[in-house]
Amino acid sequence: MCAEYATRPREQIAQILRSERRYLSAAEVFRALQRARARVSLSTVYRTLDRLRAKGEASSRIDEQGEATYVICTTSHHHHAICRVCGHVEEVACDPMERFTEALKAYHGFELDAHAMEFFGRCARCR
Amino acid sequence: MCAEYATRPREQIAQILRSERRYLSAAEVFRALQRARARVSLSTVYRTLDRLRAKGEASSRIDEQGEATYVICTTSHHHHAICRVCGHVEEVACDPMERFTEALKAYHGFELDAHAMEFFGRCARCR
DNA sequence: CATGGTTCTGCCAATGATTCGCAAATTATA
DNA sequence: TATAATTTGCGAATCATTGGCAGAACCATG
Repeated sequence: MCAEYATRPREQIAQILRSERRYLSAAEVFRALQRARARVSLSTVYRTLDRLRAKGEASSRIDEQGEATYVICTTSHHHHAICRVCGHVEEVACDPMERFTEALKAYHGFELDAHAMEFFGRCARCR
Repeated sequence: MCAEYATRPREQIAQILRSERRYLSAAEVFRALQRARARVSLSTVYRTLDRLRAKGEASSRIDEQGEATYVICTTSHHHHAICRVCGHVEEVACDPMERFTEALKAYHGFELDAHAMEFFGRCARCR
């Protein structure tokens, strides 16, 4: 029991996420599937996205409107810089943040949990 | 037209927010009102919280479950460091972030919009 | 302190994203 | 192909949030 089946819907959903390198909501993935003539139910989209996150293959965030969005990530230890213009997700290594982490601790006695941060701005292309 | 009435419900809601220095959802504010024997409807809580945000007297964020939460802020130009343990909100001035902003631009060509960041960790008291 | 126009509130129905239950379909394996 | 486990699709249920609207509260004025 508890095996793992490779199914067509799952592969189609992963495909969509891999091709778009930005945070997508379940509804957006669902629409993309329809455009691609893939018959997958919205329920399956929700379940599959959540499953990808649980396995660590995707990371999720709640956007400004409170909707859950997902993106496939490639490296393991990093944070996301999200472009406000195109939605592009830049994976930021932990290293360049250490200076800031130290400053925050010195100024405020605040110890940063470096695993839950995201940054917004404009990426190199959109500037 | 477009005047502004000082009402009991509004004052009671602001009172709650001022006494708790952490992000509260509409439902939490509503429960706090009930504990204080204040008869205010949930609709009014939603409207008032949104109104405070629009006036810049409170700032809001969407939590991990997608619920909108609100906190009163005192200074104008800052970001929030949120304690994972007690929920305490530390207001972080922009200054200590400039180093980090520069590094992000140098490494990734990413220009940070310094007005939409939040940091999580453990505050001085909870460490 | 009564009046009247404006602004707020409470109630309740509507919305929209997400989850749940369950029967039918799909997958892996023999 | 037969079987058992897993996954899917459908529709109903849930839950935070919003909208409409009639009545209540507010406050400047007479």
